[in-house]
Amino acid sequence: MIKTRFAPSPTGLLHVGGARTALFSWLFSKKMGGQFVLRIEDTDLERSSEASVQAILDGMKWLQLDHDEGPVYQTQRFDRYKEIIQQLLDQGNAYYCSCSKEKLESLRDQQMADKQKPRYDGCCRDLGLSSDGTQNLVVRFKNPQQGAVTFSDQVKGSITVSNSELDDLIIARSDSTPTYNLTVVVDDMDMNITHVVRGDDHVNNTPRQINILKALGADCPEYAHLPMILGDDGKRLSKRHGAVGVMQYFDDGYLPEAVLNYLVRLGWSHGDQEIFSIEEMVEFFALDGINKSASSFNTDKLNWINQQYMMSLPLKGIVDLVKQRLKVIDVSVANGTNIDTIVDLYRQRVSTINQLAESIMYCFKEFDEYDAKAAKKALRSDALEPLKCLGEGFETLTDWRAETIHQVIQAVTEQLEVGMGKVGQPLRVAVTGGSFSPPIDQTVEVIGKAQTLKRISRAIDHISNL
RNA sequence: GUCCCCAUCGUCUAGUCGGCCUAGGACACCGCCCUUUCACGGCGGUAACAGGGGUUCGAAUCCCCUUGGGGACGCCA
Repeated sequence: MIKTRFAPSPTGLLHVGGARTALFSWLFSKKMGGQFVLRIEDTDLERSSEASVQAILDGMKWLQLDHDEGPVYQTQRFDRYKEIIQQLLDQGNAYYCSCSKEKLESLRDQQMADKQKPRYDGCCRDLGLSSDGTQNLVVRFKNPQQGAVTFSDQVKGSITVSNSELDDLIIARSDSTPTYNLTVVVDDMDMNITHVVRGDDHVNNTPRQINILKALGADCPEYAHLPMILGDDGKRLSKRHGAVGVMQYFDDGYLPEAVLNYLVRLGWSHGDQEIFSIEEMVEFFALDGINKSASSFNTDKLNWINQQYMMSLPLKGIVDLVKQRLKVIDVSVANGTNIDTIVDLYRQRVSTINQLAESIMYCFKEFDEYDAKAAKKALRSDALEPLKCLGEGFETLTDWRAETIHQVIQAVTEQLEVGMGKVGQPLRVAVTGGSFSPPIDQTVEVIGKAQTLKRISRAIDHISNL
């Protein structure tokens, strides 16, 4: 039985890198018909927070990355870790160390100055120190000094690290709490994790973890280290681009389907296919299709994908989200306008829910002023006559449909012997406040007769006052 | 600095174990078409195998070096 896990530390938001890791891990478990575990690595009591746990849970939920097991909190497993640490001590695979932080720091500085790789010098390794629990000693893992560790990474291939590069890492702090490299190993072992899918900032930890696993007599899981996601500028992710929490994308009007689709194509591909339903992702996903190199986040493409989903997802869901957004920006939709129709008319013209909400605001409340450029171009004295004729034509129109509205517009162009642009565009600006909109007859239909007439006379006033 | 990893258009990538690649697709950009506007859609265009050595009849694909980038080096995870 295949089993993967996503194991974030709750020290911040769930950013795109973490979300992509979670997605790949989740996809692999689904693909293999296995299980997916959510594990919260909160052993750093100082930095972990309840708010971060919630942010991670919220993000996972929004993206619909559901877990079969967990969330498991490492802080609730301290007894188990202590047991393992004691076992390692008893077996002679670990030892107490009394070196002070200051001493270690100066050792590091010295090694750096000597152009050496900083590492613990093994000072206490063979001292046979014991502890009665009151001296606040740390426990270090006794790493093998000979040989090398080789593992076959599912995405990077074979990786070998010499044991001489590895030092004796601390597995229990002086307050006796366990550290990361120990807890991951114990958890992955206890939970029977078969595939560890995580960011490649962990490749260097892997040989250490394998050594601990071996000391414990446990089987090693398969490892799949995902390349990093860089920002728009090719640099490390920062607040400016993807380092914000995934929920920021919800706030900005992106659809979870689109975010997932964008993320899955970052570092992975299936031929030339760009759009994947969740089912397709699961069907086609494979670890060996993952790229080895880092990729940059690109908002333009995310926007395009989001627009694709805006157009193709069932209308009802889009409408609900737009309503939500309208509420957030304090626009009431209770004026009789058919919101389904207007949303449908606009969904192919914008790339986010927020843009859509803003684009259709004019249907629900009077716009403050005309778009300056649009008004300057379309609401000039030569538009006066067409608008007046349009007003008269609409006034007597009882059958208010796009088709009949179109006939009125058509009639005006013929009567005044002008092109469609001379009539339609002034009407568009008069009614929407701007120069872009869906076909004018349909737009006018949705806005309704009363509003249309009101706005035409407003435009006439505007021109008269120039 | 030491160790590990990586390297195809501006970006995401295709390139199944060397030949079908005069390097394909997508985003973005630029044209044209559709169109009363804006979009959508369609058609076309600009644009890449980091550099240098090998191996081979033949290399984007294999090997080496250089350069560039990233990561790790915590009583963080």
